[in-house]
Amino acid sequence: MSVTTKIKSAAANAITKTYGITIDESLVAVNETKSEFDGDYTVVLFGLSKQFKKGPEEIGKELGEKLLVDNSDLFTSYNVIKGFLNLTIADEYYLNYLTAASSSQNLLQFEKGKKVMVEYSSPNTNKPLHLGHLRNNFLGWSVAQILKATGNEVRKTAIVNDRGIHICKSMIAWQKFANGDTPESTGKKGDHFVGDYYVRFNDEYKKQTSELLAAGQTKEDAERHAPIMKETQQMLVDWEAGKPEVLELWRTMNSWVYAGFDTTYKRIGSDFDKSYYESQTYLLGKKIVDIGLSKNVFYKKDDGSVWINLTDEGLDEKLVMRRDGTSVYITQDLGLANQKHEEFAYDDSIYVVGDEQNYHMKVLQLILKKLGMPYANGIHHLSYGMVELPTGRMKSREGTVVDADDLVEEMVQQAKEKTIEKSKVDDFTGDELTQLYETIALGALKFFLLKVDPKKKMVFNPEESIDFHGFTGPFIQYTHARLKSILRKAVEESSKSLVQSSNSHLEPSGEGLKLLPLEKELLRLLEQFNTVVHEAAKGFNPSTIGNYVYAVAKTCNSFYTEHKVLTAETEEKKQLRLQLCKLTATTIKEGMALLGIKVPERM
RNA sequence: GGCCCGGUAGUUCAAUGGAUAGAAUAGAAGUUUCCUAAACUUUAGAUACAAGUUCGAUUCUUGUCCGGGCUACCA
Repeated sequence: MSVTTKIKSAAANAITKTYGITIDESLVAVNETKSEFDGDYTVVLFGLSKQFKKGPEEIGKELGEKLLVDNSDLFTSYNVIKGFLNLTIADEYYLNYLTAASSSQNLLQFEKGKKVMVEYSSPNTNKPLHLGHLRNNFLGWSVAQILKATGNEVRKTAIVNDRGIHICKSMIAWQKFANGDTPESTGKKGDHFVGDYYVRFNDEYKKQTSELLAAGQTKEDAERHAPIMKETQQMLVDWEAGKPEVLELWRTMNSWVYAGFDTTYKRIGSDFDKSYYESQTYLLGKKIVDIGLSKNVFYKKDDGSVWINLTDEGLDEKLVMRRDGTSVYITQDLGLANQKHEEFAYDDSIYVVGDEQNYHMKVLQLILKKLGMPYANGIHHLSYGMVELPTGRMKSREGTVVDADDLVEEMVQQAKEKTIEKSKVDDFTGDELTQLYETIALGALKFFLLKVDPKKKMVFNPEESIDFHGFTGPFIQYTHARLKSILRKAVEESSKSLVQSSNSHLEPSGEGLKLLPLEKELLRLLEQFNTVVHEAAKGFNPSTIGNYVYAVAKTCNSFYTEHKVLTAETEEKKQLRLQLCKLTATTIKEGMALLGIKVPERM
């Protein structure tokens, strides 16, 4: 049980005993005490003051006394300033946590949770992944990891958008312009190779429409009559009809793309338990349409198209099936939601999808509810904001899209330069170095994207590379490496020394040990790990953990700058600090792992 | 037009309705004899505007201004 929980429950208890009033623990407001005041945690009394018709200071004194008497193991002193009851937590409490956490297998405590599906990534097979996909992937992977770590059974899925007119565009362009080139023949990564033909299509299309415009056609006509567009539309028809040579080309080109995606996913540490392909799921919606019609949730118009009326819910009428019987985007998603539930029977299904689709996701859930689907309430849209450039949104038309592979490569180069300049790893082998560069590069990139609240849009400036200083992944990695360095040296020393005290797993006695402010501050933070992770899980928000781990690293840096570890004042202090270093390193490592970030032993 | 989201130091990000709004970076000044200066210490700098609710508002409500998104028989 965390300190804050204990304080809340103790305070609720004290209130009952002192005033004879029962109050729900969750209503007790507990904050961390601001650093300029004495104390560790603060109970805010204004709310109580009103209820009890007593001055907050008086209540503070009475409660403070009571808490101290009843919980002498937890509190050592209190003070009241205005309406704030500041409580000082006993050193022993934290020392106990240090001992318990150090010897426990798992820092996190949890009960058996739910079955959760997390969907993320959703790439199109006509172009390579970009920075937006990275935010999506990192978020999805991290949320899945956090949910696992808090006791849930998690299945990670991707939906691959592998069919439709946009896919045909790159296929047509390849047929016309490639002269039989392949990724193998050109040495190009498959997804980039195909993406180039998508761009090539657009160039040609633009050329053709402007020719038609010049010939006197209206813009609309020109766009419709451009020969390459007509061919593409025909190809889509052929694809749907199952024309063998079209399917063959489609399979071939998609396989190139998948090979490229695999490389990228592997490099960035993203993976899935199952991928769904739209080419296989786009017909699933039909079943839903039938259900909807039979339940009178959907209705058919004269032309045969099928609709749902959501105006009572403040939304529009929404088409769910075209008059030609083909399904639209929302219908496919309805079908897929159903299919996923049949396969996994999830309690919760989390969609990591950009916030431009807020409306779509709202409609999706609403329709499922109206259809009476029992899983509808478990659907949760983890809506995240765009990654923008300082000039605004990335636009493929203007060529400002930041490519994922390029960015990762750039980060690796930068990590390499920095490492050569700074590091103490001259004895690393080539492989170890390569590994280290990847670790640092991805640490910087992932942390950069995950430290921000998902729902907020964020800015990436390609002119300034992602930093390795300050509130960054490498800063935290560096702290970990230094801690490990201290711990290595400690082991070295103790093995050299003849005295070799048997306390290789450090046991601070607790008796007579007085924690210094920075030691206590660090421990206070470490003790919050559990609470923070559960908070992150509840809010599907990895940034909570990012902020926390940074605070730990920062405090730790001050701590070991200020206090000597290996040459501490006494042997007892030394053991305490070593154990503190060890637990800090573990907490950092586990916290970062929840973000998908590795921490090196040395850097 | 309608609906949704946002506006915090020069810049990028924090802050369950609580105390003097935190960090990072850029700026100024310092620190290398436990471990590794990718660090530490000090310093200066911000809640778009106006009302309202409250003991107390960056946070809740309303209005104004400014940005962004959605509003397809595209996905």
